Amino acid sequence: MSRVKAAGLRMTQQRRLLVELLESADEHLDAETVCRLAHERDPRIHRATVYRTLKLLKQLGLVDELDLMHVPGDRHFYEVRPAAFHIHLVCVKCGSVEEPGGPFWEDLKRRVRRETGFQPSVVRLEMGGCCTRCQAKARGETA
Amino acid sequence: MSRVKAAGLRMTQQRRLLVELLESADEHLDAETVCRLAHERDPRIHRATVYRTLKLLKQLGLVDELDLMHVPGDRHFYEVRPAAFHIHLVCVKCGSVEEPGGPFWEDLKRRVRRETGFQPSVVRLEMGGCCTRCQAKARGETA
DNA sequence: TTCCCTGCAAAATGTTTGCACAGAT
DNA sequence: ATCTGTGCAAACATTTTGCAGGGAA
Repeated sequence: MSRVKAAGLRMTQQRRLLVELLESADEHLDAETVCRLAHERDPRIHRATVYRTLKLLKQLGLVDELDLMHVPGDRHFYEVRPAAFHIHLVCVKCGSVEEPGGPFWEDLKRRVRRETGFQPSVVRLEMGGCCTRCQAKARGETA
Repeated sequence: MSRVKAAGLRMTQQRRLLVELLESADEHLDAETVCRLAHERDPRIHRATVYRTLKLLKQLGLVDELDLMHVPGDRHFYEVRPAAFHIHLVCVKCGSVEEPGGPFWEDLKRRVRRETGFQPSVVRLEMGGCCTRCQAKARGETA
């Protein structure tokens, strides 16, 4: 938010609305959904502005662009970046997306740096597979 | 290759050519590049066939569809799946893509399963960052 | 007042589909 | 001979761009 101004850019009503919208979202939104939600608050906001803003926020490193392994389709999804490290567990059966946390992942990043010499700024671990709920269902339990 | 037939599908010249092309590629190809390379071998192959075949191979689990963190653009890239575990280190500066290997990654998969209960079939770890070469350049060394 | 940002519409890009014919089984 | 897969062109979905006017600094 303030980082937009910090980059020497203008904080317009449209940008404010879009940032708030992304920040308050509790799921991953694709561009089209952002358009729709933005329209509900202010019908004057144009699709082009949404795309321009998402691109801008991405370049500033404020949001991350995801494909969630293409499980939900070919759209791209956006999420405000709480840290430069995302783990997404995408269930190929029910389409659910989990984001686990823990020290394990920080350790992973550290080890990657050490083992490969690669200096990661954004780390994204996406796994397609079967979530615990669907595993239970598959075993015949009443999920 | 034989899995195409195993799925009750026909092995046509076009499909054979495309599978061979993907298998012999030493880099990640996007659909447009696949079209171009296919055309060099047989100008009759149509763009639509390429897309249809790529989709088919993806559904059969023979190729994986990647976005490489959108660093090279918004196209999708395809790679024959050697194992259900991909690591891509995408350099945001030069666009290079590394695929490191080693026991570290098998261990990671095992630990993920243990810690989260998630049953991964496809694991994709994509990291945006700075490769060793570009780090050297940034330090002023003559890369 | 300046100049960045927006709305608009049209273009560019990437992918899919309906149809008639060709080719794998 | 049958019926899936192909070539073709047009449609479709998604994202980008040129331009004139509006609003943030």
